[in-house]
Amino acid sequence: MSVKTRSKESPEMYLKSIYQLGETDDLVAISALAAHLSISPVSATEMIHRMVSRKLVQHIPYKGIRLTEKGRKQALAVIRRHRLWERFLTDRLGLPWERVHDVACQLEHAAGPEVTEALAADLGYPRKCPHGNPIPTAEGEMPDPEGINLLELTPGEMARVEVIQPEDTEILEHLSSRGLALGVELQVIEIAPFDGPRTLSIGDRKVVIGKEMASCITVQPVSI
Amino acid sequence: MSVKTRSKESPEMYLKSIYQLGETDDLVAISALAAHLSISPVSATEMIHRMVSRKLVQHIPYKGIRLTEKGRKQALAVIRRHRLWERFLTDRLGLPWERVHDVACQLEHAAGPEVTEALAADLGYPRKCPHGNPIPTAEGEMPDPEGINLLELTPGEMARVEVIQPEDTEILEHLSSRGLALGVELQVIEIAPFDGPRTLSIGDRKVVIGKEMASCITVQPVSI
DNA sequence: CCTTAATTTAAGGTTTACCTTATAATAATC
DNA sequence: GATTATTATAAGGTAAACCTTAAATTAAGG
Ligand SMILES: [Mn+2]
Ligand SMILES: [Mn+2]
Ligand SMILES: [Mn+2]
Ligand SMILES: [Mn+2]
Repeated sequence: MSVKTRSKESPEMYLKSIYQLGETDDLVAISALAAHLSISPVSATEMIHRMVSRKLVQHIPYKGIRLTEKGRKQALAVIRRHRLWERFLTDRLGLPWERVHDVACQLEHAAGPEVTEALAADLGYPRKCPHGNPIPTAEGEMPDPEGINLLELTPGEMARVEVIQPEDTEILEHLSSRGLALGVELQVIEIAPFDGPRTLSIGDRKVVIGKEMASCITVQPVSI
Repeated sequence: MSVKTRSKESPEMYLKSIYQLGETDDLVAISALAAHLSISPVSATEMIHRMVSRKLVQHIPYKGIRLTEKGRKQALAVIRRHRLWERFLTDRLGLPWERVHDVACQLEHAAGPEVTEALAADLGYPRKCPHGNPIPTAEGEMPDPEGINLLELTPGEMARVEVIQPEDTEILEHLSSRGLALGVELQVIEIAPFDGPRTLSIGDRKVVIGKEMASCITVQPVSI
């Protein structure tokens, strides 16, 4: 048998976080990483040292960290597994898209390339996760995301929902309960003064969502 | 996010081992458990203490251990998940039955009841794993295994393969390469003197397998 | 009943991944 | 250039799972 549990889970979660934070800024502050992972900066620094010695990240003291090519490849592999499992959970098992993230966050650490690619094949090589995020290719390429933030729309404009971002069950269920989901077409009816809550028209329904919630949604404008 | 990795993996592997060893003997010796898990008896004892405090096992010093009702339920849940994931890997992803065990041994620790039951439903509530072992029910019942060991057959008898037991890739690939698989019909042609190797007829092929390998196979006799 | 073998406990170690509370070093700003 | 805020390191701790070696305890057989 053999138990010998030295789980790859934590380092893989660090890789994912660093990748995601690195999409906006080239160098990621360890404090930002620590906040993102809800751990203390000291603990994060400790782990970064371990990951530096494994050549997964590069650390420029007082500046920040950045994934090495090896780290980037591994991060993308984890993200690929995560999003493929999400698709599996929604497409094959019929679980709600608002709730698959946490399970996928466990499964993503459990299977190697053989299983991952068999899964991808079975799912028909999907290109996006159930929240609209692109699935990295087996070769380690991350497709460019498309669309603009809902906040950028002006009253009267119509758009289709492309991505619903922070994959937090609470937020997703809130949005889902208001009729927001991938592919839904909406129109901005009104923006309250001082960049306030948006009133949207979805189907025959009018919903009001705050600025915070609106910023979670990426859309593709459509002509009227 | 939150990493906070306190994986349930090790305790769950202990539960599975204790359950399996407990099928033959009521009380399981910690030394037997340690050997089964390839860990030292001292480490096993330590873990048993933790599991006793969690009311998963009962320990009768110098006699052995036994699962509590709570422990038995959890063990069966893990075994159910394991065997369902095995079915998924073979039936849905087309992976060879000789090689799905190790992956399932990772996946079994990753998903809760919601996913497990959705998976069971998707697979059509299978009753056996790809190696012929019964899948415990969601209610925590273990179906009785059927069949007799291949060693008990006498020359001339015909039988159908029902279970192939120690789920070790090496062994399974060895047997598979010799044409042995679930559902295969065979006839015992000859047993070498002193309870030696068996010569079997499988289809139009004659194969010789040692006593050790033969003992891995459970069969259902069929009339000629 | 006594010796032997199995079992348990004690003691001390390791690694990973977390924690807190300092203190030191550097970067950025006034 | 001195002050302030951020970042890093040092020091000491915890908990889970593993390890080894050695001593104590108990069960079982002769
Ligand atoms: Mn994860
Ligand atoms: Mn997603
Ligand atoms: Mn396992
Ligand atoms: Mn099996």
